[in-house]
Amino acid sequence: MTVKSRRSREAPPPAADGDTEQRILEAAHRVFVRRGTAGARMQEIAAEAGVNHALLHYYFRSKAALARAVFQTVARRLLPPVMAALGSDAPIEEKVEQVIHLEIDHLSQHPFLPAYLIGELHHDPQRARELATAALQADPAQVRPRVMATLRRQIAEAVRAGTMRPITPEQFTVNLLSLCIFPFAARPMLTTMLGLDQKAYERFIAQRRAELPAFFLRALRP
Amino acid sequence: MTVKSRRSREAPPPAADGDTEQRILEAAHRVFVRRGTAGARMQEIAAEAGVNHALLHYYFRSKAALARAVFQTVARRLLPPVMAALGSDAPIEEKVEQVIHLEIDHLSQHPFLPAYLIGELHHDPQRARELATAALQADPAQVRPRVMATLRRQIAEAVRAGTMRPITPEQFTVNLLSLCIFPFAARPMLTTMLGLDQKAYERFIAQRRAELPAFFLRALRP
DNA sequence: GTCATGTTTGACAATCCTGTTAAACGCAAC
DNA sequence: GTTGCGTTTAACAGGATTGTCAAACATGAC
Repeated sequence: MTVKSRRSREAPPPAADGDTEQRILEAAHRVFVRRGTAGARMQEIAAEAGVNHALLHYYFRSKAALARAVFQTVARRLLPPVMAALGSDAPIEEKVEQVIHLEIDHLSQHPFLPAYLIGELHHDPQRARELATAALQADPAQVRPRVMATLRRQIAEAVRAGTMRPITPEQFTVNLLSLCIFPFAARPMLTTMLGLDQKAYERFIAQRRAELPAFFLRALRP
Repeated sequence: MTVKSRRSREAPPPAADGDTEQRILEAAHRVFVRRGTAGARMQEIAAEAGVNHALLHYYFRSKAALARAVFQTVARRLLPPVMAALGSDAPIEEKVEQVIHLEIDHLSQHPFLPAYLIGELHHDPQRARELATAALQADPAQVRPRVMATLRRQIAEAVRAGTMRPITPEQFTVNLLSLCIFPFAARPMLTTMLGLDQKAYERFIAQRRAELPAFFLRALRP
């Protein structure tokens, strides 16, 4: 267990020999997402980063601080793109398709983040505050009203044009995100209940990506 | 800290002075759902049940065994009603409304179970097996095909009658459950992002309960 | 009353986990 | 080369956590 053997006995460092701090953060990301904050062990993170576990405390003060850093990374990766897409000025029919494709493509690359986020927020709802302030680059109370106002205006115009039924922007948003996110968050449940292996699950998601926009737009029709 | 003081210093036992084993199970239910299996502490469960923590090991062998018992209780409470409703012989238009109302009413009484389930299954996907065998009273491989076959037949008939677009029973089911369950699982996220206090959240859910059936049925129309 | 049996408890053992520290290491500046 | 400084490590301290056990306790049978 000499110093030299350290690198060789560990799995290949994820990001080559990049910054130790960055390697630790990436290892922490994997372990916290996999086990949850409560179930994660500093020792496991250290092993996965290929460093002594004292280093975790050298770069990050404590487990709680490291967990917070990971949580904010996840929040920043997950929320801003959707908020931007939802609040854009694209016509609402196009926006629906854009959000669905963006979200499903994004989650296909990070399939475990929704379940991680839901679990963390459930066990420690106070983190929702971090979520909001960190994820939206500004105040939560500034971004949200603008997005909702844009949606409300677009919906009202479509209703006046007779192409859409009235719906609050909140219900619109939650309906859209439910259909996109839930199949990832509940993946283990779905694969078991529907008897899907990994390949079948991926086909299932691909089918949703194709069908959801039309499905959703039909539901909005008058 | 005499024996006699035990009862008086604890919070009022939840189920009066029922079976100790039952009181432990109910306390464990609350603590495991609140903190997750990894975050729960046997001591906290014992305190909440008003008993010495050695009793938890007397009635249940270990923390893992107690966690399994709670998990199966939750699974049994959550899944069978939905499966029954989904697989019933009611006309599919009525079924949609029945499932939505059943699910939202049920989850309104147990709002934290979806996030608990999602978190547990995410961190330990092997539990999905327990979920299936425990929740559906029989094999998972027996109930599922029957429910899906019923739905497939009903959808095919509606398609033939020209009242519905084709959709696989799997997508049908996941769409329906996503819209019902996600708002509960992601409650802390939604309340923060949409700026809802508890009252507003309850109104939001009530509105969904009223609007979702028509929303969903419109999406199915040809 | 006392005996037997199933409960309950306090105390303890063993391990696990987080966080600290002093020393070793490596390397750049001089 | 040696000095200084940021990095890394091994070892340890302190406390939390799960699990065990022998003894005390209650309660009904006799």
